[in-house]
Formats: sequence, C-alpha cells, structure tokens
Amino acid sequence: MPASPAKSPSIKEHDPAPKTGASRRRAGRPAAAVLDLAGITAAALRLIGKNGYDGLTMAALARSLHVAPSALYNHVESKRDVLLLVEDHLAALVDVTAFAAEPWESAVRKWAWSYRDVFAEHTPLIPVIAVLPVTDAPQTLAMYETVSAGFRTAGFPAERIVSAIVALESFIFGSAYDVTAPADIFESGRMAESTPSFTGAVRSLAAQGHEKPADEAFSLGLEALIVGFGALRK
Amino acid sequence: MPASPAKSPSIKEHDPAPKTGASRRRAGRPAAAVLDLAGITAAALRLIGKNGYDGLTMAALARSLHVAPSALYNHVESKRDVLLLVEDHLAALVDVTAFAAEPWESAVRKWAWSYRDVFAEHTPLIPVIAVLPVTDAPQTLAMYETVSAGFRTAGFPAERIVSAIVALESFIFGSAYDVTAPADIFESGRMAESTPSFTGAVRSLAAQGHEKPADEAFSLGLEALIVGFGALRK
DNA sequence: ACCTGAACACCGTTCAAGT
DNA sequence: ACCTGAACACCGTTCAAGT
Repeated sequence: MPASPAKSPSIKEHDPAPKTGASRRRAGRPAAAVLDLAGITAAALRLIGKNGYDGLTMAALARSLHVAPSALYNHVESKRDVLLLVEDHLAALVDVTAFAAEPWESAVRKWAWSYRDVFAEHTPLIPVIAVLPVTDAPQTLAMYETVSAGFRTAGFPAERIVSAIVALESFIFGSAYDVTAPADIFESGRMAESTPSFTGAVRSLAAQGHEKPADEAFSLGLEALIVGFGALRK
Repeated sequence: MPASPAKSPSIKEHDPAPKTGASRRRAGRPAAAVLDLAGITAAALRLIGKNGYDGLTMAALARSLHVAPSALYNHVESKRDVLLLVEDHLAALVDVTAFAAEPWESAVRKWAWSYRDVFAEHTPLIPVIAVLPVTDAPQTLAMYETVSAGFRTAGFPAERIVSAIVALESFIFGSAYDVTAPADIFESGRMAESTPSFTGAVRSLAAQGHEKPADEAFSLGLEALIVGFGALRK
C-alpha cells in the first residue's frame, strides 16, 4: 500500500464528509479526545520508520494523526517530549531477560548487544537519553532496575554499580553511532602516504574480511569491560 | 572588552563610512576576499564559546564576520561543513604527545582523558565525528596516525588496532555526553519504591561524595579497557 | 479540556545581480 | 571569483477563537 493514510486501530473516525480527501473536523473541543500519548508515540515511531528522524517534524506528526500541529501541544510541551516518549518506548524493547536466568557475564553481554542494536537505529535519540533524568522515563528506569539487581546479585559492590552501568552505557551509545558509519569512513585517500601506521592498520583489518567491522570493535570493547568489571565482584 | 566587534588581525578594513554602525560593503566582488576557511572556523568557535551550539547559526556566523549569510556558501557547501571545520580544529587540541614518550598504558590514558575533555564541551559535534570520513578531516587523521603508531610500537597486532581505537573512541564519545548530564539525572523520584536496587545503588554512590561522578565512571571503564586491550599485545 | 487556524520568529539554502 | 539582497521552503511554537 503505497500512499494510504496511516490508520491506528484505536482511532475509528466516522466520516460524515463523502468528498475526496480527509474528513475535516471543525474547530472546538471534540466530544472525545482525538490524541493521547500512546497514539502520538506510535505515530512518531511510524514516521521515523518510514522517513527517518528528518521526517519527524511536528507538522508531519500532526498530519499523520489528522490534527493541526498546535493540537499536539495540548499533550506535549515540546518536540523534545515527543523524542522522550519514543525513547522510553524503545527502552522497553531492550532485552534484560538474561539477568533473571543466566550468569552475570552472559546477561551483561546479551543486554549490551540488545541495547546497542535498538539504539543504532535511533541515534538521534542518544543526545536526549544521555542527559535524560530517569524520572521522566519509566521504562528506562525499569531497565536500570533490572540491570542493577543483576549486578547486585552477582556480588557487585553497591557503590560501584551505577558507575559500571554508566560506563557500559557510554560505550553502548558511542558504539551505536559506529554502526551507522559508512563503510569507507577510514579511507585516508591521498593522505595515505603521510599516515602509514593508520593506513596499514585499516588495510590489515580490511584483509580480515569481516562483514561488520563495527561488531568486531563492539565485541572487543565489551569483552574487555566484562572481564574488567567482573573482577570487581566479591 | 564586552561587545566590541570581532576583528581578525588578517582582515584590516578601511572604513570609508564615518556614520554609526558597521561599514556597509556594496554588492560585487571585493578587491580581496573577505572570508576564508580559517576565519570562518575561528568565528564559529568564538560563537560557540559565547552562546553554545544553539547560537551557531549561519546567520549569526555571517553577522559576526560582517558578511551576508549567502557569502558563506562561497566557502562551504553547508552548515555541516562548518561543523566539520570546527571538529578538525578541536582534534588538533587532543593531547597525543604521550605516545612518543610514555609506556602504552599511560599514553592511552592521557589521550583518552584529553579526547573526552575536549569533546565534552562540544557534544553536538559527536554525531558528526562518528560518521565522518577521515579524508575530510586532516587533523583528525593525524591524531589517528599518532595513536595507531603508538599501538603498533607497543606490540599490538595490526589487524586489531583499528577495532581497539574505535572501541576506545566509542567509549570516549559516550562518556563525553555523560559529563554534560545534570547532577540529578538518576533521581528516581516517586518511583523510588518500585526500583529498590537502582535507588540503593544511586544512594550508595552518592554517599561516596565524589565531586564528579562522571569521572568515576570514565575511569572505571577506561582502566578496564586498558587492561583488557593491553593483554592483546605480544 | 482540546481542537482549528492564523501568525510569529526563526532556520538553512538558492540565485540573480553586481563588480 | 566572491560579495549583496531578496526570496524560498521550511521549522517549532504561541494564542485567540470555537465548542
């Protein structure tokens, strides 16, 4: 379906205007609210999935929900609030189940890969998350709770848990960007002769023929962090 | 000097208009070019230093250089090019000198802290750097060359050097964001009761009374990476 | 309370005209 | 080649008016 209007199952609109185009709602408060946070979040995710973050404008978001842009401001204070809604939705998709069933090392490993994979598709959210007070993001907070409990159970000293999670998260966020980098990011071009060590290192990596170089770097760093942090347990 | 107009020593303008306000340049090609990349970069840095990245608009940049906004496009293709100029300027500020004089561990440590500190003040550049082909950024490439040479000399297997640097960089970029996070980022607020492990971990860290919690996390992660990567040397 | 519609104060970028 | 000045196609956000 190429250009059919986005339709949410929860919003059934009677359509009294048989003329072509969308049915017009006249001004004034509607009998039942047209918008809610869940619908706004779903529409934003649909838009992002179709056109990326460049396509996520307040105008486009409003259009996809068949309302005027200003209507959104009855439900969110700013576009940043919309990004926050999306972020918290995605946080719930991060797989933390291994903390309940597996040893600490493999639980951290699965969580980290899942976390990176989810946000690699949503790097424009990273500046938002990195500075996000957890109070504003219940699902994100729930993820932290599960992970913290896993660290505690594994014998991590309490005063180091937050720092360890923050360090892992920093690595994960940076690595999420790395996934999106173009394949030729390290081609030194005509500067190759003046950068023999780096150019050699790049060629040596390329010769390995890895399908996804970003995964090699992520694995290398993650395993080092797991070993290093694992030694803190008692 | 509170509000004096920015003046580059290389640009001396005769001022034939004695009336108040800036001297107007009439349309047409000036005898000598008013703009160049170095001047644009310097002006951008001045603007960022004064008003942050929100203050860095093409219009403001042009105004600070006493030209029309469209004049900038004779020298850069887009605003992204301006950010790239700034990024490459900053890359030259990262301290890589230790690679010539100190053991690998302390050289990596100094480089990583310096790198994080420089870009913590410039986090809006991180999405740009992370996807930046090194060909477009000679100073950045020079940094990679020095670091790669340091890794090679320290006995790092050639095919692992790039992955190790990328992993360190990912950690550094994520940690740069962390520096800018508000102090109360982890206050769970009224959700505290439902998140006992996390809330406990946050309080336990707070009880340590560290001035800069971001530095604790960075140190913890960096040392783990140094130990882990150090083991790859032969 | 929650919508519409018009308006505001910006953005980055393009392009003809001028020298 | 490298400026000016006007214009374009957007942005996010505000606010009076309507029900």
